[in-house]
Amino acid sequence: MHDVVLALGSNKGDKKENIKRALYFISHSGIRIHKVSKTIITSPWGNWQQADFANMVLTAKTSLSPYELLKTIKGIERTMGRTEGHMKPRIIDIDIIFFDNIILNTEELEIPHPSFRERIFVLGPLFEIAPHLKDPVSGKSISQLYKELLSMPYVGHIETEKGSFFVSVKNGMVLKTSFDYIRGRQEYTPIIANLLDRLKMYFNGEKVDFNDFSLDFSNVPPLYRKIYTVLRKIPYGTTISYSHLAELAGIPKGARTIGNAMAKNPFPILVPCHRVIRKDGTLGGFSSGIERKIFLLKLELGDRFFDIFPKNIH
DNA sequence: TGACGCGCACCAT
DNA sequence: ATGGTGCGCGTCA
Repeated sequence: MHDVVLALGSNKGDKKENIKRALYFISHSGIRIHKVSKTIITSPWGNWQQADFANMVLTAKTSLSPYELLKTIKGIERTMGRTEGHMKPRIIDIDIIFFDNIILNTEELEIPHPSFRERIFVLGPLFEIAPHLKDPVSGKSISQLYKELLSMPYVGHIETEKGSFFVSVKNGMVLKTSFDYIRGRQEYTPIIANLLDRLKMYFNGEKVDFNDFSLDFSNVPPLYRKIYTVLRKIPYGTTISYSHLAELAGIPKGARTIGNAMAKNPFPILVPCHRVIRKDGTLGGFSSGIERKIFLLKLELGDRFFDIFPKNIH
């Protein structure tokens, strides 16, 4: 017999009833449920513009193999009327969190579940029923992971034409934005939701200003802080050269310093380093990829892009 | 201290 | 119009 942990979620119809029905199906599929957590209500993550979720976690024993177990729970999802579609409202969602102590990393199945450490709606209920259980990957106990998660910044993301865009927020301040994955507590606070809403509008080509968000500069050197603050005042749809920005920031010959500061910008988009271009009418660099700088400038400038960068064929 | 970098001006072709 | 060469400026190791 194998010890397994499953996580259940529902955000469509009678959510708590859906979970009860799923428990019924699970317990009649060769899975012996051991402990069940309370069912909690959480805000959705992944797509913030949908209904709250009911979530719960259970421990169980089964003689099924990992793949048989996967097939079984996907069968239950289908039986209960779940339709395909990532990040869409769902009647029921069942995930395998643990399967004994095995570590599995295939296209089809990842065990332990790859992001359970960042999800309060898994760790919270799991902490309730199995705080001493150990994560075979990190070697840490659930209670330790849970405690760590509570002190992590909140994170969220949107999908854009140029890949996912991630944000993290702590103490009401934006800590970081990035085109690269940011680890953190996957929950939508009002600030995260507001920020993602605005980013979505921005990437749709709307003229959006982000200056009402406060940024956490505590890990930023003082001069860079000043540079970023000045740069934030450069409005949507305009550009500025590295040297001109240097002047505005009080370092008349510090164009290259500006380049360094841009390369390390912890807040792409919100601190609009994509608006900073070379004096000779070329683009300059962009740490997350020059295609993205081109994309953002075209988004903001429209046809004027080709006046400013006549040499660029893109 | 010294190397480094999302630039710039100035001079060469 | 391109292509090299110092220069200058803050960071970080």
